[in-house]
Amino acid sequence: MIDQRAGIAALAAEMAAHGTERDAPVRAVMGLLGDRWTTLILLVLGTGEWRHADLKRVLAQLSAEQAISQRVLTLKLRTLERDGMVLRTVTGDVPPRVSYRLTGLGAGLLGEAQRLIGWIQDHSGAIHAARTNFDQRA
Amino acid sequence: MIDQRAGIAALAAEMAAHGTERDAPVRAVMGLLGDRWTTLILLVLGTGEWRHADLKRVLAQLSAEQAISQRVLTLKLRTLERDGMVLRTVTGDVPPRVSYRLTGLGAGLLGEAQRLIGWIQDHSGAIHAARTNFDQRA
DNA sequence: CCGCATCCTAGGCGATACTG
DNA sequence: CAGTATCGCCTAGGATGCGG
Repeated sequence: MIDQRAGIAALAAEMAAHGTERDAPVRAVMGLLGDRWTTLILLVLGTGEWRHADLKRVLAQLSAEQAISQRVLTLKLRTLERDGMVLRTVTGDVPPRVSYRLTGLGAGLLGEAQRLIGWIQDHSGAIHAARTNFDQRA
Repeated sequence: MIDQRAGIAALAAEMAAHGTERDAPVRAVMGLLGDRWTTLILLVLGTGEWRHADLKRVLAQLSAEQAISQRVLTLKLRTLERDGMVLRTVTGDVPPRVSYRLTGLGAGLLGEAQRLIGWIQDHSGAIHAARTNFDQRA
């Protein structure tokens, strides 16, 4: 190393919670925000209660790249439900009627995501400039 | 939908920057924080300037799961450099001597990551409880 | 309408061997 | 020491079809 090894011990504690094994949700939750759909789902659910098919539709129209598949939407919602971010309510058998909404915890996570999105947007000019500069040198 | 479609228009603008194509770094940067190594790299680089091999060593010892491969470390650093988060300095030819440190932008991103980590840790009890509850019902 | 099972593909990541 | 190239695995995620 060059000058550090000073703050490394301090990092160790922070890192202990960064693992993914068990009781260590940090990496798992960061992975949620980083994946293809979850942040988008949180943003939509932030507007109210949504049924599965409507959610699928609005996600498609918002992402504009490509629609989420039904399978993945179910998977993402399941994960969010398991982590206590989303509440799933069934009010019909055949045809099923299932709706999803954020829990308090989920609303908190949405707030964090929005804060992060805000920071990135505030610095998107600098990021874009760095990329342009880097790509020109290469 | 159930009651919404109210906030959807407002979401559209937020979403426009959420894409990944070009000039839309939101998804890309969220992906950075969500991936296997980048946040850890940012945390270590937050302590000072590091050479490639030392960085690899300390990451291995901090993650405790498995070491990062040299290839992936290079890839991650390259991406961070391209996005303006990390500065790469070469001071030797053979053997090469390359060191990495955060830029101001990178320090800012690290701050955001730490804020997010803090939130997750503050709520890890609730998350863990939700998981336990969910897994028992299943 | 919602979820599940199946199949398939693209990409992230690890391992190894090689150059300057 | 740092980087590249090649390989192979494994997971995220898309497409389709079925059943309640």
